[in-house]
Amino acid sequence: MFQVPAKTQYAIRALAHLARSGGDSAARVALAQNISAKYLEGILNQLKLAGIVTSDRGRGGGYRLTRPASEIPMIEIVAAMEGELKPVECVDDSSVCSRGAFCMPRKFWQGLKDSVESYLKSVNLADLAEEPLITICGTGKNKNPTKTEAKGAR
Amino acid sequence: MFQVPAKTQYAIRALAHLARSGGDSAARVALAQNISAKYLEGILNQLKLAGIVTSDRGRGGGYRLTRPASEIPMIEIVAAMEGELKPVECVDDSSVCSRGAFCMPRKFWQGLKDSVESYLKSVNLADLAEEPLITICGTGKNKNPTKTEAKGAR
DNA sequence: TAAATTCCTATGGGATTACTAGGAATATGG
DNA sequence: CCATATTCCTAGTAATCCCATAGGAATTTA
Repeated sequence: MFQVPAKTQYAIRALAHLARSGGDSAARVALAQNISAKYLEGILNQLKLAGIVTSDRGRGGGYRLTRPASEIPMIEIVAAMEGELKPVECVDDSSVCSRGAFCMPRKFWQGLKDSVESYLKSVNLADLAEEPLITICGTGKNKNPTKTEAKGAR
Repeated sequence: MFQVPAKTQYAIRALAHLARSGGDSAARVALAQNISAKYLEGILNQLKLAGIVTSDRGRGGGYRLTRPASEIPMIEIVAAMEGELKPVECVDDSSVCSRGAFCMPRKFWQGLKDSVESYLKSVNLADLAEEPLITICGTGKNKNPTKTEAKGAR
């Protein structure tokens, strides 16, 4: 339960990799982190739209963080991939149903949300990307990712 | 993100209803809580297998809690519907990948799990079913549930 | 100018979700 | 004793989401 989508896990591993490498191409990140290269392209693009990474096109280009990793709270990453934190429809909006502010289930879910939110705000990308890691582990859904060759080095 | 399945929301509302009514048939719970009657049958059955409710078949039968609501932590209900709390595969099992105990992402997800778990253990069904509620609110996915007639009273 | 790269759109298979349908088994009240 | 209320069981299904894959256009540089 409360399974985190592979997409979000990939995003986090990719960003941790970028934090450590200082910037890299999608293909090389994918190779290093064992993620489908084409799929990762879309993820990085989404992270760019969210203002977490920036990119350079063309030969020698790639992605890099817009800020130091220590200034990127995990909640921002998760929100970029999955949108607002909302376990049930009526969280943060007591007008959804007639019980409104007095609804106990709503308070319960609100408490869950607050709990998760506070944790995700308390951790940042630098905490995750710190030594002595080289390869960032984690399992997604893909067992046999496309072996796109990542040629050349920067 | 972290959307809670309608099924789990239904289960909680149904149990809160049972806590307040002292026991009722699936059809009447469904009517009172605006949940599809047939769908709710399956949910209550699942809760029975988990030892949270018990049932009497036949005329005059229905479902009731096996224990006082105050002795049913919310985590037990959620676990009954969705299984173990496991945001990622490697949580609680560092042997899943080679990084094992030193994997930072794993520690991160472990922290998230602990945070959610601790909250769900801190709230029980009685907290949720308390006054002054009559109808328990909450929205699921069904907009037009089957209007199964719940005839008769106990 | 060829190669490396991001960027864009479309498609598809598999799994899950939220039911719906039908009826068998069982107990009770009248 | 039997009609009725109830749980219990199994199967199907439409819609949605997830995790990619595929192909190529646009862009930049060595």
